[in-house]
Amino acid sequence: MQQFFIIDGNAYIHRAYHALPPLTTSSGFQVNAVYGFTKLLLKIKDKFNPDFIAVCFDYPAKNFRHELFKEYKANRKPLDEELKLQMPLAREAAFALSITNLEVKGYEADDLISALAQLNKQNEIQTIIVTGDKDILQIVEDDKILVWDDSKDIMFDEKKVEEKFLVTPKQLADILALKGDSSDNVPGITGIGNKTAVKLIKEFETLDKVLAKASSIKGNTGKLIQAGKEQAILSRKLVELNRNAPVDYDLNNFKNEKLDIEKASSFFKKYEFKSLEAKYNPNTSSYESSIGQKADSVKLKYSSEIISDPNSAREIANFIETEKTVSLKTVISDGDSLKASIVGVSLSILNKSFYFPIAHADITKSQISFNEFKNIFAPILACRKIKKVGYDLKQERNIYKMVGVEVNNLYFDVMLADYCLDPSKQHDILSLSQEELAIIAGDNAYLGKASKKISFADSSIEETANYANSISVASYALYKLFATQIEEKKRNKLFFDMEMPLIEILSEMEIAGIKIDSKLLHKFGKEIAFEQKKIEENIFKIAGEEFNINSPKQLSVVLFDKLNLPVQKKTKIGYSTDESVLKKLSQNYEIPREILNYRELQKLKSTYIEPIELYCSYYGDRIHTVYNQAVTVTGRLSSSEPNLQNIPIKSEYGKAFRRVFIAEEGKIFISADYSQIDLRALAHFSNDEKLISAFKNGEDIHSATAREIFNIEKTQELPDNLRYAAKSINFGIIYGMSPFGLSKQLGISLGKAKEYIEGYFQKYAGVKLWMKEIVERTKKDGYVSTLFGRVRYVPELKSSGILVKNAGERIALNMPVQGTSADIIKLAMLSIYHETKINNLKSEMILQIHDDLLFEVPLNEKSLMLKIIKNKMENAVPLNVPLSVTIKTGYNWGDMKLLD
DNA sequence: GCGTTCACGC
DNA sequence: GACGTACGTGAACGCA
Repeated sequence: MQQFFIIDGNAYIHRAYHALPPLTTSSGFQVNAVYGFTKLLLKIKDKFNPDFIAVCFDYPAKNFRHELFKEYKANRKPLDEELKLQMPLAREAAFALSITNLEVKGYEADDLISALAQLNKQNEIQTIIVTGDKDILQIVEDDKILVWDDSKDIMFDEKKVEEKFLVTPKQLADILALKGDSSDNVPGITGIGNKTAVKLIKEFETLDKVLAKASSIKGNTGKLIQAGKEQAILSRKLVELNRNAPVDYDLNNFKNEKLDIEKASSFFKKYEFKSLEAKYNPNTSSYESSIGQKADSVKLKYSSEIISDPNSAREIANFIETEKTVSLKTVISDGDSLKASIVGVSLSILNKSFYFPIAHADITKSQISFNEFKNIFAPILACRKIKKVGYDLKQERNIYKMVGVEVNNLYFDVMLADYCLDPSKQHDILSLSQEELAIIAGDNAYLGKASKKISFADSSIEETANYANSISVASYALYKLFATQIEEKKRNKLFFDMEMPLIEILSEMEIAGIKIDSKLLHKFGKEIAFEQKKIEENIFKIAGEEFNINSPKQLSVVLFDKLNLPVQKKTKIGYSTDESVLKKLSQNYEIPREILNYRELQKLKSTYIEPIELYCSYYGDRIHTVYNQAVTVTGRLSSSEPNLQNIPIKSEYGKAFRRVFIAEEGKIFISADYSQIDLRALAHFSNDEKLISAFKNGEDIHSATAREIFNIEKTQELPDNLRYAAKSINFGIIYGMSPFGLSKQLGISLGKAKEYIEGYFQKYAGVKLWMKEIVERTKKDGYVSTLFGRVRYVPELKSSGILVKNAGERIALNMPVQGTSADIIKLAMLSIYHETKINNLKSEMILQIHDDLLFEVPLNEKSLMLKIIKNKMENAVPLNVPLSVTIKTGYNWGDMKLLD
């Protein structure tokens, strides 16, 4: 059947206007609505390529409905000037794309659409109406008339309408007549809302029957109906679409023409739609198109004010309350959000930004006191009905939490949104604003050249205002932009249900911190220094000279030039002295052994002991890390300042060092470690029979793998070295290791390594198949995703360079495994946090180390927390294999004991 | 300031 | 002949 697409021009241009930030051409003319509208028209042509297409507009004057009821649509606010100016452009857009538009005096777009749809039906042409407006759904008829909501990507047929509204399309007008429609000022029957209306229509089928039987309807509802009869009849006439509207139905006019490039191009150029020009005009040079790719036309236009007067501040607070959304950027005196004081605050609503100077050193200019600011804005920050938008909202939450101000409804963090859209990108606000809005936000250049040395408190109010306002206003605009992209690319769940709620948890973890036994740390430091001194002396003695052991360059001179040890491998500029080299040499010489010992202590001292002592002198005995939520490409968190995700554990010294991390008096640590979560994810994806059964039977996975590869019966004993080899292979599989890598790792021949890997794939054929498939699919799609729809693009697979391509293959393999594990633990964190909250527990989650969570728990909550943690982690998500968690407890992080 | 090398974690 | 295991943070060196 032929298809006829009809677009409700008014409805769509309205939506585009509100959905997109106020983008402008270089001359400052706002074009966001017409830009969104143009993109929709092109999308319909590209995606559906219908036989016929038309755009309908409301006739911009009173119509027959106003004659029926002069209050019709009387509650509508006058159009924003910026939107009004774009209305004619919508018609221009349709013309430029060779699409006929219709408007008829005295009728609204809905009437015209209805009339066209009836005519199509007579001609056996299928109608698809494009609108976000619900009123039109009353004319839906299966196979003949459908409604497509582009933003939600739903195609409404009769069933979909019933699912959503519980009545048939034909009954929708009756529902509206009963309950009224506040957006069009249709009165309906006072006192009857959606619930009652649906109930009545379900029972009596039509409005006429409801009205006829009004006297028999019991209770208050019956009285209301009798009293509102007239209103209901009037309302019914208002909401009924006029299918007899006089439209000029000449199908030739509506034929979906191919794009007239010249006509379209001159329109794109006129309004600076560079990306559309680049996409649709093949004659555009590649230079132009590469520019146009990001900064589409258009530059964000905004106002920036400095506010120190409390009365103006109150007006702004009222403005925020009506808008229900505010973007914030708080300027602090120090890089650390937990120790800083607030210097000033920028708030933005749409494209208006306001900076409140609070604690600038410059006393010649008027400022607003923190207390005044707090009195006016704390209720807004705390209000759960007002959406908070911004860049790095975790930092905002930390800042306010430290000064006792609650921030609720953290709704949209543009950093995290960008991260969900494409984790491989840079997510700093400067790049985002330049790429997406063609403005510069958050550039420290505003604050003078020596900006990094000058505290914000000492910077001028004007410069700081420019800086902060640019960030908050850009965040608001990016929110508008990314909200539609998140929806379009179906990252809603990832963004709204995982990353956004995680902000609060990470903020709490950062604020909680972890206690250090600083006396013990100091003592440990002394011991290490003493040990290291002894080793250093011995090294100098053997070398016959003193040199800087920490310098690989000097060390290589001593080892390979002076002492003539055999060179093992080279770096870009000289001879390598890394661990594998020194280990090899240790077999025959003493000095490399000593250097390895020296390095271990040096690492411990310089990377761990000394910095943590420094953090203690800054924070006191509880130190606080920063969790970065938008850094890794796979969805993992990272930790910094200090990094508490790479504290040593494997060596004896490492374990000893962990003892300085202690639980508070009266509390205990619980650690909960997902066992083999990556391999379980692999088992889930590959559905490999053997892998799945090993996990289902609770076997030690490396032993099981060893027995498979090396054919060792359950009754026989398994040599340790074979289990170790299997463990290496298991890890290698996840990371895409080559035979060469495995041979190095295990110190075996290349041939032997190949044999092992072949052996593995023979036994685990499901894994082999999955690996092949995931690489192929990633190449075809251009991206690979986790179980929860976290996506990573892998352009490497399209590269002609073999090395780049190999790297792409490893990414395609590793991302779903590592990324899904990251998703799982994030889900577990959310549900444990939720559980501790609803039970009002004092227990705190304090560390996350990828597959490991550390809690600090009051002794009286221990047994409850043990249950909650294990239960929530193991049931975070159903996979084809069980998830298993190992729980340990202890009073310091070094001596954690298995629970018996 | 920046690239290189090394080493810690998962 | 080069290359060779995913993802991170951070210290130290040495050149500019």
